Amino acid sequence: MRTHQCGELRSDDIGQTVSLTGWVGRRREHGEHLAFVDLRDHTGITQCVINDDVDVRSEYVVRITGVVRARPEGTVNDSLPTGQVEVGECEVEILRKATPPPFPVDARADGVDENIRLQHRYIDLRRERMQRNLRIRSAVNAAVRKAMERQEFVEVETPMLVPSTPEGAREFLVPSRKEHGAFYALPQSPQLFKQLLMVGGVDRYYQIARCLRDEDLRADRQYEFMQLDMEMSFVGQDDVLDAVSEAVLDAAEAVTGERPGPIERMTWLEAMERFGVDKPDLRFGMELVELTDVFSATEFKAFAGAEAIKGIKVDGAAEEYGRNQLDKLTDKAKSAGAKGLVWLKCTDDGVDSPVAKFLSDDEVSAVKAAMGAETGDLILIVADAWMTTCEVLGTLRNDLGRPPVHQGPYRYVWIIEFPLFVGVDKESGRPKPGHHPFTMPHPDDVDKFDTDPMAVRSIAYDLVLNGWELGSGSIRIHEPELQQKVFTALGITAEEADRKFGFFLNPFEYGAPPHGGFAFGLDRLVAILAGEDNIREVIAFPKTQNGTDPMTNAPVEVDPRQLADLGLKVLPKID
RNA sequence: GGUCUCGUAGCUCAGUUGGUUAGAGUGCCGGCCUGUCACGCCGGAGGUCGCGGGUUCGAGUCCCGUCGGGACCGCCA
Repeated sequence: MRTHQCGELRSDDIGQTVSLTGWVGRRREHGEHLAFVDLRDHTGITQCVINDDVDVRSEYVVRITGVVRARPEGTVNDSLPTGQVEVGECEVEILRKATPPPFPVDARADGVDENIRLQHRYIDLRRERMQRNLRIRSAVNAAVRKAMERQEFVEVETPMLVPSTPEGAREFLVPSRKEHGAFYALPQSPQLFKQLLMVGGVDRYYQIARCLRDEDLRADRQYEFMQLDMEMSFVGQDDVLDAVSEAVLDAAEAVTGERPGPIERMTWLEAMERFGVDKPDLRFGMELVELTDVFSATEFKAFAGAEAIKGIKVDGAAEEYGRNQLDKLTDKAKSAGAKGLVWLKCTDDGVDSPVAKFLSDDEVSAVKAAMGAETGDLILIVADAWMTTCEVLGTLRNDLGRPPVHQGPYRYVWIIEFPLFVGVDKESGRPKPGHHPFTMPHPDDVDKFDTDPMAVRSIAYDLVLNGWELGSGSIRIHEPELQQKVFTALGITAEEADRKFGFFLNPFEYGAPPHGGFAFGLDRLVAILAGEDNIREVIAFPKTQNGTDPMTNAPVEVDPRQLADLGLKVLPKID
């Protein structure tokens, strides 16, 4: 139907008779016998000059045949790639009339209520931004797939109808028609199957896998999302990190044209100490500064005896933060778990602070020296349990200094050596697994299982980009003795382990190779590479924060006969 | 489950201390226009002020509830 696309024609094409297809954008009429029509497709816009009295309107789908010619002197449009030329002597074929769109099909729609864009997503997708995002996504998928194939990974598809598993995210359930009361679950990840593929001798598995989790939605979370899921046999941590790095760096290069340098590594402990989070945003400073020793002999009760005292410095912010804002910061710190927040405004001869009178001159000057503070800087200090101190300041640091996620430069970092156990389950009093219960403990820490379990590190790792967690993985336990040790530390009896995880672990008896893997979220990577701070912008048909689709109206009630078939009865909502 | 925030014309918004017939831009429809490109000029249509209740002589405006969108906390092994 067409000889060229709408973004293609250049001066070199002058004289050619061409056919273009697309949607009618803006039109500028000058009486009955001259009209300019901007014809648009996913490649761009070409101006067509129409001399007949043809009724073409916004978003009509048309085929225009005409002759490419140079624009008359003084009418060249430098803001269009095709602006040197136009198509004249046009014959217009209307392929489909259209009603006017509810919002403009151009950059002005960026400001339109997202709900309305989603209601008419098929129109929204015609826009340059959306077309670009879809194509970036496709390029990332292609690059990732190519990188995995090159590294001899085998793409294996795993089932979408799987058994419900006891741990982890809330699952979507699918009722069985054959056995009323029995349900499939939709996979929150292919975790179970990919490890069994290793037992099955596949050696290196990957899949661009759809994962489903029935948890509340966010800017970076949808019910359904895509992961590059992979697993490899007979490897250690470095092999996994290298293989994933290849895929991620290839994807970044495919989109930006520039290959990022090798991805740096940081231990979980260092990330917490310096940035107060396990997904540090390395694009800005404001690092946490250790102050515990400075106050080792302090008279100030709020500091005395605290496990950890740390501070962050906000450059030159002393003036701009009034009492009101400082109170808000304090509230923020408290809601993040701190007992309080101490602020110091640096002056020429000391500090201005409600607690200044409790601090000795030596302490004040030691703090300023440790923080590298100058007059006009604002210092925020938290004294609490080590984890709390780190986390609270990490939250404040992100609140005060973090740029939008897509703002360059890209800072990839591997966070390694996560703790094997994190915190304590409120109900059972048992330690909770940091990653999952099949994660390999760090070999140097195995003797700490009995003495100090919370200090045991694991061979688990996260990939972080600009403060967003892209994904995580681990080397898995493949020996039953070690697995038993972990279960014991988690307070899981042999009987309970068999009941909960038997279907998963029993196959290991038939010969599980040492193996490990990783999974990272493609939506998040694509969003950041596309310069978006919301993954809905890189998903063709996303859901709202409430999990609904304004276009299809899903979820919807179903016919009672369907429910009867499935042996289901809907109960009234309880408030 | 919680905190915050938004909801007025197709779209983006303004709307005074609670006071006459709720406005603008843009889009849409009609007319004029032979070199525009955010074309221009003239005219017109277009409103359940999200919904329900309350206070009041009088509510877009104040109060309560509710629905919908968004950000975040909880949650996401």
